[in-house]
Amino acid sequence: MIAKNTLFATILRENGSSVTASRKAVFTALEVGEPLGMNELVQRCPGIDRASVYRSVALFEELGIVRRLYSGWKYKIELSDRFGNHHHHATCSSCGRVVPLEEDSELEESLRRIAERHAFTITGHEIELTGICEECKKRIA
Amino acid sequence: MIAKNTLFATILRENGSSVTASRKAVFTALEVGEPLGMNELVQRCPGIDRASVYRSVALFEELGIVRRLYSGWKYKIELSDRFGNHHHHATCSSCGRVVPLEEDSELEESLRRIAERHAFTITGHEIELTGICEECKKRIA
DNA sequence: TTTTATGCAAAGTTTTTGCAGCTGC
DNA sequence: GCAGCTGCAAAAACTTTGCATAAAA
Repeated sequence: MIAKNTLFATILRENGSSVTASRKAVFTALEVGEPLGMNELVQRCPGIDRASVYRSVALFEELGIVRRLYSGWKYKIELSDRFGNHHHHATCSSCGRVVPLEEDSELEESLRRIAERHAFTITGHEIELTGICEECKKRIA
Repeated sequence: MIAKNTLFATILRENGSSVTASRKAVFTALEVGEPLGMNELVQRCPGIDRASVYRSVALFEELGIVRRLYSGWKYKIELSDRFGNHHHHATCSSCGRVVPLEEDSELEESLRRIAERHAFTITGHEIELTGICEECKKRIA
């Protein structure tokens, strides 16, 4: 917890950015761990202007503090890998449940290899599986 | 080429939807293969109203004819797997360019294995890499 | 003919911007 | 104190909607 705050501050400072009240508010709101849509995020930053939340998220994204998670039409924001959120998701198309998937070195290796073939330098990746979860399979059967 | 058009028409008819001039225009614009943003797409459908393009895309998405690719705050549209090769993407965070990646059996195998561990039945998957493309790397350096 | 889709125009959302004043360092 | 941020308010960008007309089946 203290470690995360410290890392957050360090990343900002390294970039020459200030650790301000509104940035802390946005970061704190995201610390609960649950991905949030922009409206939810704004709501959870009381007293902070919409525009500042947008500006913070844009900056955080550029600095790799957060990442965007797309599900369906909308996106949500969550803290990035560096804050302990490295995982992928499997979304159940039947009940909408999101199953977090653990990291997998073999998979990451495949990705690195593919990117290399295209002379592409990876800075992040996202994997989303769609399917039917265990519970729904049982329920349906 | 004829096959794609036929498939397109079949999907629409099976859903009870008409094969109209504007839908054909949108489909044709996407047939070039390159993912397009909504503005580009509208521009490539001369004489077709913005609203109709939006309506077509919404329908196509529902019917699995197209899919949305997100990058940053924006998204692009491309024809789905059924109309081309199954592939993933690498998006350059510097210039926004989208590099299509070929299928990779080793990677797909890793995904299958991970899903199995969670008793999750995969019906689809999406992989998006973020990074810096070859051109931008040169340009920046 | 009768159902479905389109264009147009207007409204609803979401995101960005300019700028004067406030803050972190 | 100064550069960098913020709030505010307004604009721009993006998306959806209602309805009369036109096109498909």
